[in-house]
Amino acid sequence: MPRLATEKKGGDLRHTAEERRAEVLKAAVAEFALHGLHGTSTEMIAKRIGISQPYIFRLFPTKKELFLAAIDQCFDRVETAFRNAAEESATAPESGAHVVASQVEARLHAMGHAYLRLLAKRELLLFQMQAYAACSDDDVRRKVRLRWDRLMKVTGEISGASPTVLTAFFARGMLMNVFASIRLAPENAADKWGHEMLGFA
Amino acid sequence: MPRLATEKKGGDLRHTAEERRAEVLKAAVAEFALHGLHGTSTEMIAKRIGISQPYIFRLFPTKKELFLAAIDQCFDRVETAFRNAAEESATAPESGAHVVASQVEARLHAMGHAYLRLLAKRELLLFQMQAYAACSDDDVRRKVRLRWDRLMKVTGEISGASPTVLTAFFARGMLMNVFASIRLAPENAADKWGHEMLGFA
DNA sequence: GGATTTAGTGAGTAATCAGTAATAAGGAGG
DNA sequence: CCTCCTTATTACTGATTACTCACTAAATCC
Repeated sequence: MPRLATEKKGGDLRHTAEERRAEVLKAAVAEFALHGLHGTSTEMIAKRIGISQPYIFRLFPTKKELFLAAIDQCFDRVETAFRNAAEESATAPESGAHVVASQVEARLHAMGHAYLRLLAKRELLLFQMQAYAACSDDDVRRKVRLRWDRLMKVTGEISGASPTVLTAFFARGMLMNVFASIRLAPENAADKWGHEMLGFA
Repeated sequence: MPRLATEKKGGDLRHTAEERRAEVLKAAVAEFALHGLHGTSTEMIAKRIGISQPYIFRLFPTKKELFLAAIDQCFDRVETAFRNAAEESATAPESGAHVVASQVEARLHAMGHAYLRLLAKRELLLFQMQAYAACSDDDVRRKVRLRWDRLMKVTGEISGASPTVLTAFFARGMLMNVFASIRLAPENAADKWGHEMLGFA
């Protein structure tokens, strides 16, 4: 009978189901980000973390459920980044000699740069695009809409920005998503985030 | 002179290969828009126009080539709409002696509304998202980047808008794409297109 | 009217897919 | 040692996939 690699005592540890779940989720985000819901096979995800493909179905009931969980994780990360940025911006007054016109600007500015930092790893951003693309599926669309509404609401609350400014903020973010997808240099839109976008507020 | 078939049954007409190609391309855009490159089977496309699935491969060498052709068609339509809008805006002069700035505004305004009209049929827009999502494929990414660069260049030329305004213009467009994907009411961003977006130009 | 080209199909293939069933094996506690 | 639960695998399946091949029928040419 096939003997397992018991010789590898070093890296052949057993994990708890929760640990594995997290591992699978992380791998799923990475693979889905590249190839989308339909372009990613469960085997690709399994291979990425070195487990057997059927074991995924013990941790997640279906591939779609895994995708939905990945959506939640993705939005969670953005939300957390925004909250942290807003907090940091509150504790660290800008080095500006001029009087801060409004804390709103500072917070949005910090959040914009936080988003940029998140996007440095393109994975999160690419997954976002895949989530939007998969929205012809009703379950996916419901989930994405829910999280998008929540993100806009939360961002508005913690930044205090007006709907107009907020819309421009997210619009810029979406453009950056597209630019990153096609690997267009972000200089075209990114590094002027604060100035151009808030210049008309 | 082409003789009619003695047994004319229903719509059993033969088309030229070029006609069929156009038909397939149109059906492909519609199906790809909904389910993406990997989520769309060639059978779905074939069924939509009532031809056999293998015949698609006589008209297009591979599914991916068909997808690439669809990308070209999609960008062509946007480009044409922008050009027409700019021309219409030019033929409706406010007055002979007016400042250039207002002409830029009028053109961009017209182009924004032209984009809105294009987007009324969600298909084109959804396909755009699918194209971005499929950009982990190098051939797809190359094609999308090429067409995107060209669209920005052309739009800049025919509108005369500054890079800053142009960036905001496209950013708004991308946000609308996302909103349409998740079926968020466009009131949040669309109907104020001209006012908010050009208000700071 | 016969020959040639062109439009189009039905049948099939090898590969891959998501998901299931049975079972092995690690580890904790007795 | 043995028992029991959880972690994990191998082996498998029915469905679907992109794409091919052999072939028929319609239009065009001479």
